Amino acid sequence: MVDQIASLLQQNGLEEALVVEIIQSGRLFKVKEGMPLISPGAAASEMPLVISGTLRIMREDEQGNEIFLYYLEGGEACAMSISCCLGPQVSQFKAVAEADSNLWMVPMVHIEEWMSKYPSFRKFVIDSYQARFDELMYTIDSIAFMNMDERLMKYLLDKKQSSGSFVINKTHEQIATELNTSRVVVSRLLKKLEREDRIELHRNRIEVL
DNA sequence: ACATTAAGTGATT
DNA sequence: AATCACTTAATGT
Repeated sequence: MVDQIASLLQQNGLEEALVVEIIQSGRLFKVKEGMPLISPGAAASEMPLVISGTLRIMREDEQGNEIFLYYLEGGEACAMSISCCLGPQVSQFKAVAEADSNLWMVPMVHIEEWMSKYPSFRKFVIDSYQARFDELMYTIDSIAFMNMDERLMKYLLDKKQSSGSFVINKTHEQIATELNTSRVVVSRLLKKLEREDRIELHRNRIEVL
């Protein structure tokens, strides 16, 4: 496990000394599929690094409406959580494990020190921020400019990509919640996609062709 | 066999 | 695209 983290961090261009520090100061945190990691309003004292699995990051309002923002996958850090430790802010996001995942939790207290001590860490954080930002822009585009059927297809393809599987085990209801629409609409559009032979529908299961 | 939950569909706004 | 009202299908007890 430690080897896995080390090689993952090195792939991201972090120098040896920093890799050692990250491994020494962090702890392993396993999350099961569907398990919530953080909700809006909660303060985080650790920065999660995704070793394996996938986290779904989204926005949620008081009524429980939510919109998907982006996925965090193996090797990626939640750079957004860094802004929490630099200011007195609490999380504006909700994170849920999309699949069983292994996370490496690093205490925020080290962040500032590392930022000045290791150029590679600063680069890592900025790059990670940039990547998240790009994904966010893409998601905003899809909400603003794409029709619901295109959004659905993007959703299905994203899922397929992040899980590495053609099979998506979700109900229409769950998908509707994630896209912030109604189940009926999702069912109709999925049916249309099925007629176009792009997917196959089953109970609690969708196959992307 | 019955109840529950998921999915499909026409009509209306 | 959302909502209602209803039907049909799948699954659990």
